[in-house]
Amino acid sequence: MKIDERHLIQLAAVVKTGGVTEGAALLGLAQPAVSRTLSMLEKRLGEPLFVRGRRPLQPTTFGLALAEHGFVMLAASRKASDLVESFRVGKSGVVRVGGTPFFMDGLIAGICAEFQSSHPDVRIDQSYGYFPDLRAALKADQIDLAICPIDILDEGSGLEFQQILPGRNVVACRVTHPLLLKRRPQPSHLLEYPWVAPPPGSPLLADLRALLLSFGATELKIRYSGGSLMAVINYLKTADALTIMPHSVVFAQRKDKSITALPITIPHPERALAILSRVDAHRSPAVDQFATFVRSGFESLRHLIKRHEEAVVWGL
Amino acid sequence: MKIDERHLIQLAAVVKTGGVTEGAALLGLAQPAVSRTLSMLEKRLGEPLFVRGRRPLQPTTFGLALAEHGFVMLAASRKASDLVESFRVGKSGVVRVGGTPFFMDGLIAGICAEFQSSHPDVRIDQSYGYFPDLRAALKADQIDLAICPIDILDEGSGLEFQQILPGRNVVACRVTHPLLLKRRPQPSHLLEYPWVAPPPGSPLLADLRALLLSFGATELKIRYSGGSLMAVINYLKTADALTIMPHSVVFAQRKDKSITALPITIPHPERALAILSRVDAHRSPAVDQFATFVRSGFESLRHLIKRHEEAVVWGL
DNA sequence: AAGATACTATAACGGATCGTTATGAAGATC
DNA sequence: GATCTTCATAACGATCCGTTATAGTATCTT
Repeated sequence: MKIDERHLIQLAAVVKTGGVTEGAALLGLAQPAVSRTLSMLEKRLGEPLFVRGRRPLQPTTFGLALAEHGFVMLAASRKASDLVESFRVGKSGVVRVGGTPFFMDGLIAGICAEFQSSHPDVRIDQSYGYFPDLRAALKADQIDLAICPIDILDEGSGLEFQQILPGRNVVACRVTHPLLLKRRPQPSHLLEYPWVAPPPGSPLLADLRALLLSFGATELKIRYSGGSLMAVINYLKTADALTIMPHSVVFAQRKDKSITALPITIPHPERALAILSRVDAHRSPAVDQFATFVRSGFESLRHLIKRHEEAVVWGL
Repeated sequence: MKIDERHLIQLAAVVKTGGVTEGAALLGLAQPAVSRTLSMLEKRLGEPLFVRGRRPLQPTTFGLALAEHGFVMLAASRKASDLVESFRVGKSGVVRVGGTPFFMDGLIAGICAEFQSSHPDVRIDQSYGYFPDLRAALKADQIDLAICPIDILDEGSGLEFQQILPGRNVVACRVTHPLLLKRRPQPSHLLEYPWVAPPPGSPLLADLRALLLSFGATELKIRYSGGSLMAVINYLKTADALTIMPHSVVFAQRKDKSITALPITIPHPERALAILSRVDAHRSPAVDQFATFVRSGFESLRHLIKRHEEAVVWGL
């Protein structure tokens, strides 16, 4: 015989609290409701669930056995409610975020860790990609957010762009690089050193091409390419090579004192780091929370960079 | 946010089966019912539970997490249904049975074991007592059944008597007792041996008094009293003492070949072994099953005794 | 690629039941 | 034994639940 799960829960509540009134209160119901439920159950089952006229109400062996199952349900119901609640406020769920490798490795991974210190039950599924892939992934609903540099003229119909950092590049090298000793390194000096290329497909690679050609290079002297951010940094730490990187990525590495930016201004691309999302997509609270967290993280990073530049005279 | 447990179960069923139609079938519902439930849930939660347009239906991370709790409820619900079902057919529950010590020890305990070989989930709470106590216990709803010898004139208003065996007593002794060698032992011979008294308060004790006095004894030569059935049997096995016992109890011990009945007829009391129960009480199916089992057990015992008496000429 | 098929979503409806307030009955406590 | 708390019953309104009928959509087949 099937028993309404709600009735089992009411039974459990009454058994737990030892009274119809208290049990009803526990469930936020009026007393007659659960009283009727119990009467109905006893009539239906043809078996008393409580010994009559005892206070506190004492369950029958049978009633207790049934209530045990009710306890399970009550607990499961509570857990489900908690889950929903934590989900609604963005405290649980999944965030699928894709981004360009350097930003992800250099900045976002750390931000994810910070985010999860306040949202431990939010899982973050990260993936790599460049703008075309990310745009496709967004539209296919494979990721919730994309964090990548976008060109002004990038086509992004149906996508929402939230700019979070200007797309400024710098030339990076190790802190012991000889060029850092010069007062005012000239662009032509740059061509004297080997270069490390950003990953193929990245906007940075195009930037590097344009940069070197503008400096008068007839061909690219690429010594190393294809490495991740960590590979590039480790390469740079061991050789006097140069590479091009987003300023923010280099800035984030300042604590390590292994690489830094050359005090030379290079043409900045018409590009900005942005958070992309589908404009028509449903965004779970967790995704919203994460996006705002990333935005505020970059906001403070921008201020940090500003103050840093004011403090140390840039190029000294 | 509280979620209707029924909805969680429906969600679980759909996740489990991978389809709305199959999930509805699993619960014995029509498809539109659970379809509406899902739509309503998604609207209420503001969060998709399934990825749209995929077959088999694939739950969202969130939907799956919620469904997990639904699984728990589904399982608990099934278990509760099974419990009710087994209870309804008397396959589970509790039987509280009280009875006189000798019958309980000598006959009922074994019958209980037999009963439970077919009803393993029925718990039997046994207690001892004589008629007045048992009647009180029945009326106070402390026991469901009483098994005891009752006098014809016992007052039992509100109680139902089901006679299961005539109340015939025999004189018991060990199988090596010298009186068994006599062709026709006379009542007077009985007085030459020490007697073991049944427990105080038992009808047997009154029977013993009456018997001995009718045999011309001026006083009772009681050597041992107060022991349980096992104590009495062990005493008898070690001495040529005599005692009075219900025939059925002695009969049940025949396998042990340690005690037997003297081939002497003694006046049988106006008494019968009966199953007592409150006439107005609710009896659970398990109690009913047990009562009928006991009745049928004694029924076959009665036939057994009859055939046994026809086979071995009684008194040889 | 287009029809066929199967599954899901929506609409409309009848009815069960759930929860409420009001009130009476029964224990428990002093 | 009187009072107070608690449980049971009655009446009622409304939610919502499950049903049938039907339209829309995705998958499969040839």
